[in-house]
Amino acid sequence: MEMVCESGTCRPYRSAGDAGHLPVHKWTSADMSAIHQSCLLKQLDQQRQQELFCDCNVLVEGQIFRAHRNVLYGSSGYFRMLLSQGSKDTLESVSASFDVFSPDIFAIILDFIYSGQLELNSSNVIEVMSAASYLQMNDVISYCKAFIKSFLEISAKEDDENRYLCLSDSSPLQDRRENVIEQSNMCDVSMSPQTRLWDQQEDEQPQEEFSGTSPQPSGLQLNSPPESSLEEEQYGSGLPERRRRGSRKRTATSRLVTEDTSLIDLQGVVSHCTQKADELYANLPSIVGVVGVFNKDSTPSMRYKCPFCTHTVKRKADLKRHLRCHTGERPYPCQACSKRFTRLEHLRSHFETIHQARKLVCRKCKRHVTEVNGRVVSEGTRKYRLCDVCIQESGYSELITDGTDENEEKEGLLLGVEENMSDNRQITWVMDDDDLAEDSGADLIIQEVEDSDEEASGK
DNA sequence: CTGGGGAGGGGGCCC
DNA sequence: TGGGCCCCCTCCCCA
Repeated sequence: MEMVCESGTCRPYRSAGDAGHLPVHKWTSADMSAIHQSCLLKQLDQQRQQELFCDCNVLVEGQIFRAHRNVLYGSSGYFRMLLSQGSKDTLESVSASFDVFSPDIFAIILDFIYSGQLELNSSNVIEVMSAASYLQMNDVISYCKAFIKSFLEISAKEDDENRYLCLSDSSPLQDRRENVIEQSNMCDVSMSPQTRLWDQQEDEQPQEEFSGTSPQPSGLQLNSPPESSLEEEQYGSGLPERRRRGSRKRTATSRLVTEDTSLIDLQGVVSHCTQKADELYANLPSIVGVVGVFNKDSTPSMRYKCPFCTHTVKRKADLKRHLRCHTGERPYPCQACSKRFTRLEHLRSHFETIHQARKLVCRKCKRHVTEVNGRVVSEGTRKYRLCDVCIQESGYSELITDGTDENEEKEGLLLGVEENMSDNRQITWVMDDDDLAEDSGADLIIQEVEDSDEEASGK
């Protein structure tokens, strides 16, 4: 007996009792359920395209989309709220209008609602996620995030940080980097409402059951995100942003200093991450703002919403700065200790505190000192001040630095290199020779290096 | 175990 | 728009 979907769009399959020549497969109720859902969705999509039984008009920047209110209700928290607050009369047509995303983006969302196929690529993922956030479609948000994460490979930073930075000889680092490039080249994602069901089936049943002519529902072609990342990415997870940072990053930093072999490869990954972040910045949609805040004079205040979290900022530049905490981008490395920072001011503060001993405070007795009675003590790349009394008491005299160690005498202490991907130049921060002398007045000098050839030698 | 200080990270906002 | 400053928060270390 051959069973054929009535819509004619599904692949034929055979029942368990069919004694035909094709391999016999056992069909479970879950299989049937998935097939039925798939067929039903296709039917609804056909009805939408033929504008049959459409009872909802969605106006997006002047363009009208016809849809079924029950489908929208079941797919979007926004429509759920809208339709439940609206008329209970099922005969009355319902309209909704949007100006916060483009018709193209809503078409992608609507196609997903009716087909389970999400047409994501690197240039639309931010806008799709922003729209999905507006429409409260958490599944779409999650998979957009998964797409972005695979694009940036920031999961490597968050999930595998410890293992990753502790790599010694037989590390899978190379594999990891290849995986980063492979995943970031992936541009199209399809996902299905049955994805979770399918995953569950795979867990519960042997793979052989779905081989051969099995009518597999269109599953997720992108690797499903790690459970931990999905868990972490849930909106309103209750875990504060600051809480989620913290010890792991700090630990990674300390290891960064000690694991030189890992450091080189890490820089490659970070460089790749920076490049991908730049691509995302370049593709930031023109409309990412939400009007939800009002000034004192009751005029609406436009703010930019982060597509990764609920944070909003007034300026696009602030959003770009904020996005670094999601992308893991750290474009400001300290060449003295290889620690990387998200902002130049943090790098400067770190350098002055750790490597220059700019603070006029005795580290031991905490008393304020002057340039005269406070001497700079050097321990490795770290410098701090001690008063004359503490120096005599502690016997630190052999550690006192005259501010002219080897690195500084040569060609200035290189503070960091940032690759400028847009114009293929490097921006290099160097410390002048005199800069390490206390309060010389000179500060960070910014040099622009034309070619990236310097980079290899620098690293 | 607890409190204080150092260091780092992020937001708001001014220039 | 970027740089920079100020402020606050969190984490870690140490006494």
